[in-house]
This record gives sequence, structure tokens and C-alpha cells, in this order.
Amino acid sequence: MKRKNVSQRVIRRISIYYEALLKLGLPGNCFISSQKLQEITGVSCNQVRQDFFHLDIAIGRQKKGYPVQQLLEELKKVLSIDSHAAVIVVGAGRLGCALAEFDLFRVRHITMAGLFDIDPAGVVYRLKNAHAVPVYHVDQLEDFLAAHPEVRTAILTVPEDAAQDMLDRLVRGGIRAIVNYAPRILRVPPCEGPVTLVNDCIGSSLYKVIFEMNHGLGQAPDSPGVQG
Amino acid sequence: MKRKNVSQRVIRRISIYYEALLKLGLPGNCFISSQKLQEITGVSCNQVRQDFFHLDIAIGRQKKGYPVQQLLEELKKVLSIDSHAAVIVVGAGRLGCALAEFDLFRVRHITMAGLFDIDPAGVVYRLKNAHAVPVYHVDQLEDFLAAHPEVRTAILTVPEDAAQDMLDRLVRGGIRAIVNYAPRILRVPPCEGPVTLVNDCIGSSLYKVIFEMNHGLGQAPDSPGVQG
DNA sequence: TAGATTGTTAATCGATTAACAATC
DNA sequence: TAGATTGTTAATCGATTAACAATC
Repeated sequence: MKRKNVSQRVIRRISIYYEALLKLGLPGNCFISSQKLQEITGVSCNQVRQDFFHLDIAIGRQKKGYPVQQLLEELKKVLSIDSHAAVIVVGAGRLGCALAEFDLFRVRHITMAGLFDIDPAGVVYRLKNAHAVPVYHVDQLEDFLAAHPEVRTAILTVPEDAAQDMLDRLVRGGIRAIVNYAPRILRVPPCEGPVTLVNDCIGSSLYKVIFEMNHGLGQAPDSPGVQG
Repeated sequence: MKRKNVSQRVIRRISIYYEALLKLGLPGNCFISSQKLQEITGVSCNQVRQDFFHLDIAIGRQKKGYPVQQLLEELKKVLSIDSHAAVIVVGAGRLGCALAEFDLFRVRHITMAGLFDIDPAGVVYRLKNAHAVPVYHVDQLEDFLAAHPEVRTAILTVPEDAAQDMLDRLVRGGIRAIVNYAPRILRVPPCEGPVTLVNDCIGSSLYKVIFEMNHGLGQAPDSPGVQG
């Protein structure tokens, strides 16, 4: 096993390859070349091969490319989502509900284990399929986490005033990886072991497109655009 | 004017500084040091000063730091959102409505010019403030774009089956910067001038936190986490 | 003054690109 | 076979880090 020094940059590209392959929806028994991956992701074919080389993904066949099914499996291994990850969403507003029902999660082997809100009864009106995701009151959060030690990942979509309190509760309850959507600068509370907190923001890609448009940096016609 | 070679990397960090400053909500007449920017963004103070140096933002004062108000103005200039950018959202589902009403856009001088859907009457139930954003039927899209030549940016949140068609219509109507949320590989249609298409995906940060958690790469307690 | 913080240069580090032999 | 595509190495390029004189 090489698999060391996997930088954030590499992880990002691996996610991109994985996403693009899922979006293409090719039959698992066909092959895809690094050149074709360049066409759908915008990452150069040299970069693609370099990444696979460094990650020990040596499954390509000359003249054909990489077997799609096997490639997906390898990418999942690198992303460490080969053993079903389980996630909860805390805060069931429009964004929280959209995330909780986001269809691609299923296909990515990420299980949506629960959706928490202060008004569980009201949430059902924002859900498309009321039975797809279990909905709980936030008061049940601690009990839930104690009963589900496999759930260590959370998406935080509560109003910004509630975000720091909820982060503290999540970490105290054992959550160790959080994506935060509240526009606040939060602090990771002291706890056992490392905690990963990533602050995301809906619409942050807008900066990028506006900048690129104003600097004439668009893509060529027929291109699939850039990721993220 | 230096201001050349502004890489995607730099733009990303500039957005991060800008977002963090907005989130902090400091009074405009106070100062912030590169060290403090490191604490709230995770970007090293050396990197911060290097970025400002390359972008000709030489407004710091020894022993005090950078004046917040002026720094925000400079960052806006770099991001080219100093002259009110105008955006439309096409597809008023949960995500589309959340984006259209996303409060920070206002503070960022990004104007939400319209929200388009095939069922404008139904949309109001997903809006919090029914009068904050004008809602139109998608049939009015072409007329709207012709009447509003200042609107050249769109966020695409329609169902995936409709995404390519809608992208074609947007580009034909004069839109030149698009953030796409549909999980499809789209093609930029031929047109006058460059088009910027960025494919975003709600929840893509999940890959990052899951990876980092599984590799023990969390942040120290009391840290504000990483961005994006 | 002494300490803190900038602007700026130089050194290091890592990431991307280019090239090509191997081979299916 | 000839052409295409990989795996891998080496060369280039750019980005980050470190250091420090200037100075408020």
C-alpha cells in the first residue's frame, strides 16, 4: 500500500472523477480512458493518470482505458465511503430537507440516518417522500447518537443563532465530522479525538462564475464546464 | 495596476477572507491583522499578506493591521462585485428558493433579479417573504433577459431532465455565467463570447469531512474549521 | 523606547505537465 | 501490424513558507 500523502487537492479531484462517472451512468462493464475523463471533468488526462498512479489504482488496460465498475470501487475506497457512511441532518428548513432527500447520496452509499428539527410535525410539508428519512425532534438528538454509535457525521443547517449551541451538542454527542451551512464563525469545543469542521455556503460558486465572466475566462462551447 | 495572474486559488481565498469578514461583522472603522485573519479563516498570515501584496492591496498599517471597511472594498473590487452584480435563479424548488432568498447575497451586493419556475403560483408557498424576489413563469425568461441586459448570471436549479434545455435557453438569451446544480454533465451551446459554467453540488463537502474524519485529520479544539 | 505588524524578497516545497517506453 | 493508451519518470512550473528590514 502506497496511499500516503493524499492531499486535499487530490481528494477533490477524486470526488470529481467519482461524481462525473456517476452522472455519466455508464454500464459497469465498459471502459473509460483518461482522455474521456478529461472531456467530462476538465482535469487533464495526464493529471488523471498521475492521480491514479499515486493512489495505486493500476487497473487500466492499454488501448481501452479503465473498467468503470472497478474504477468506481477504487475511488470509493480512496474516499472511504466503501463501507456505508451514515449522516444526520440537523435543521430541517428548505436546505436541510433538500440535503436529507438528495438522491445522489443513496447512490454514493451515504446513508441518511435522520433529520432533526424543533418542529418535526411541520417538517413533513417540506419533504417529498415523508417516509424516506426518519424525522426526530432535536430533543432526541443525544439519545439517538447514544443509540447509533455508527453515526459520526452531521450536516448543520440550523438558523445561525442556534449553530454554535448545536455544534457543541453534536460534538458532545460523539459527532466527529460536520459540514456547517450557518454563516457564523464557529468554534470546535474541546473533546476526545480530532473533529473535522467544514464551513460550506450555498451559492459560494457565484463568486467564481462572476469573477470568471468579468475576466473573460469562460469555457469553450461544447465543454462540460468546471466542477465546484 | 499589477492585478494579473489571479489564479482560481487566489480567488477562492479572497472569497474566504471576504466571507469571514462579513460573518465577523466588525465595525468598519476597526482594524484586523493578518494573524487574526489566519485565526478565523485558517489561511496562514504569510499567505494572507502575500495575497494582498500580489493584488496590490497595500493598505495595512504597522502594529494595527488592515482597516476593515477599506479591506472589504478592496476585496469586492478583486471579486468584481463592487458594481452590483445581478443574478436570476431558474427552478424554484427548495434549493432554488433557499438560494433566491439567501440573505447574504444582499450584503454582498449581489442582486436577486428574479426567480423562474413552471408554476409561479405554487412557488409562493416555499418563499418566506413573498415580495422580496420577483417570481416569473419560465415562459417569460426570454422577454425578461431581453429587457434586462444587465443580468448575465444565472443559477440553475431545475430538475436534471430539464437542465440541458434550460442551459441552452439561458445562453441563447444572453446569460454568460451559470452555476448548475443539476447532477448532469451539460454542454455549453455555441454562442457569441465566452461562457462560464460551474457545476456545483449540494453536499459535496461531505466527501471532504468523511475523508478527513477517517484519516484522523481533524482540527484542533477552538478552531473555526476550514472553508468550503 | 520596545514590540508588533506590515510589505517584500528569497528559499522551499509540492503539484502539474510533458514525454515516452511498454504493450494490448 | 499499427495505433492507442497506460504506467512511470523527469522537467517545469507555480504556490506556499520563511525570513526580515522597515516602521508605526
